[in-house]
Amino acid sequence: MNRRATIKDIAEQAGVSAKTVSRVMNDEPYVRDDIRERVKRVAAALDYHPNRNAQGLISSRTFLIGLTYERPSPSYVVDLQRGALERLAGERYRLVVLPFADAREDPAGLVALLRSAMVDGALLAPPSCDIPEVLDALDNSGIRYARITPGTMLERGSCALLDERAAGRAIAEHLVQLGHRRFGVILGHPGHAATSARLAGYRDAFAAAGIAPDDIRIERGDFTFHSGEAAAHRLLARTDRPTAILAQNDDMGAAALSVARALGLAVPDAVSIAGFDDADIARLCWPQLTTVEQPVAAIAADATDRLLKQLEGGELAAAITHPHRVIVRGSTGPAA
Amino acid sequence: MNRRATIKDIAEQAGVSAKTVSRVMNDEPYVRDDIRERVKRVAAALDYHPNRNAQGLISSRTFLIGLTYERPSPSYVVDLQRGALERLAGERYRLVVLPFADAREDPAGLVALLRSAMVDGALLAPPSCDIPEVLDALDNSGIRYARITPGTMLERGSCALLDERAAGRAIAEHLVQLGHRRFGVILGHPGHAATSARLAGYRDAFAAAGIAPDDIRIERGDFTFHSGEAAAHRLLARTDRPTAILAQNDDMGAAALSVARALGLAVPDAVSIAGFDDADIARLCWPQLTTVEQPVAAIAADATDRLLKQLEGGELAAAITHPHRVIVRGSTGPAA
DNA sequence: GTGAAAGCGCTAACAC
DNA sequence: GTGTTAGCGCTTTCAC
Repeated sequence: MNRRATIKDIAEQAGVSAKTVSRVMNDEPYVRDDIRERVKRVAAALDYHPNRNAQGLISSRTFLIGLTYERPSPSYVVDLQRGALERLAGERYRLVVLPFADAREDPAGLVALLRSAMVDGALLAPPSCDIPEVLDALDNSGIRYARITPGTMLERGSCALLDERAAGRAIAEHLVQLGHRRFGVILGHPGHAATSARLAGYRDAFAAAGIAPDDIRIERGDFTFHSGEAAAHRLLARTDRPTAILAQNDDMGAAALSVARALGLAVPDAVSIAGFDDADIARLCWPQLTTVEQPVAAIAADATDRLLKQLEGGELAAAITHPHRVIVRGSTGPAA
Repeated sequence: MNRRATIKDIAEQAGVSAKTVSRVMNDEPYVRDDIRERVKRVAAALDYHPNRNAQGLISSRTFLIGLTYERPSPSYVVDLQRGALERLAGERYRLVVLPFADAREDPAGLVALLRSAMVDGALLAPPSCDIPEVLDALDNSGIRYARITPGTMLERGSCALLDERAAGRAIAEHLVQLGHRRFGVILGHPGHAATSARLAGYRDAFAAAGIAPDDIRIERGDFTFHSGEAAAHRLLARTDRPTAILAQNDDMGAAALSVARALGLAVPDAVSIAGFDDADIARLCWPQLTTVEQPVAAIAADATDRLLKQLEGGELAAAITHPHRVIVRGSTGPAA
């Protein structure tokens, strides 16, 4: 096992000074092209990788970015990571994963986790991106952060946004246009800002269509399949059951699908069901789930980009609202 | 936000040398108790935290562990991460995620990624854990590693094992016992050792039951839902179609389920379908999928434990073979 | 027991 | 354009 090459090794072999090697490695100007080439060749031959401890010691940085989230669905987590890693490719920052059980209950614990992980910056997914104590502590500790689809305090930090309310309105309008007038809603986890925003969007669509509040049954869920099953049971086991169900994510939508099947209700003939997120499961269940696509990986990449800009000393860029898209599949159809 | 205190600050305030502070911080002997106390008090007052970059620069360690894998299903990735993080809780090591596109095609690229990330150790999931060039390069570079369910070269490195062949045999035996005699097999990605091991297990069961090779149709897949759909079509669209299908993971099993439904074949009355892995989707599809459970998180935790032991200078422990378990659900039934 | 000096690998500041 | 010097925060070596 041979020790890693250092700039000194390269300098010797290339017949230049260490500083020149450093210049080449950091793409700084003021190096002759032929020397630049030679140094690069030697570095490649020696399989040189810069020592981030040494770089960090000078700049007092760790080149570590932490991604925090609370056990949401696997495909959401993987999309988040994929987007962040895409943006990080070729950068010297590495992604540390830091799932956390319940940031709302223990905001200090989350910040302590980030501090002990010694990250330069954090990517905050919902719901921790909406917890003021977390943002306050981060501001104080000098850990930069970018917020992924926050629902509140949009002026704080740098945010990659989604118009959850408009997305909720869009999917509800799809069902209204199919002639539905009696709705069931399965809410997401109450701690997530998206839960109330999506509901507000549904209500926008209902109000515009003149649908009475009495014709809207709202059941609580928490984004899990299991909670969706229970909620769907409460909605579908009644005689005046809704003709359409709006579930706030696809896991719960798929759960509603399976409850309908168990109750002998044909989908979409007897009841239409729509989800949210366009997770893998939306395409894997049957009938496939009508849903709203959120470009999660692109959003994570955008947030990562914002974080990098801050870490490199740039200004906070104005937030971007990423587009959503209703995807109509087999689980929704005309009202009976 | 004022800069972090260093041992020099503490040394000055405590009226000792930097080295003495260092001794106290590392619980080294040869420091008078009263000085030790004084230094500790000053350190606490200054909210001192050692600079990991400086420590790492000397010890050439980073306290970073890299987890490598190739875009398998999200639930597998999340289980891997969960297991690794469970073992890492309370340790000073952090988990860096390093997905890699195709380690078999570019083994050097994977090792370069690990080196540039400066991890102390790597957790290698399939298929990279079975690529000799990767292991060779890691051995040379001084990056420790633990292998997650390898299928070959089991004597190399430290391994968390699974008996894929026995698991394959077990699920196939379940179908044989239900009276099935004509089988379809949907293989996983050809680059994964599990693909051939599971197939060998199926064949063990078939041979023991005296089933002729002509009654076994084998189709290639690559672990994706899409590949499973295509393979299931080829199996089920023929007149002498199998009465049972063995898919090498649950995504492809779910795909076979949806193809059967599209073709008007009742499951399990017309055709039985079994998956592999017990991923989330096995419980979310309908009928729920009979499958083989692999304790992925526990395996990842075991591999992490092995890696930590190596990093702390311990010996390689003997490999453990983790148990599998056939889970019978609604997708398999007696042969017609 | 304790401290001074050297150096880990790299880069900022400055000289040439 | 290029090299020299100094130093980031810490630990190792060795003198006292």
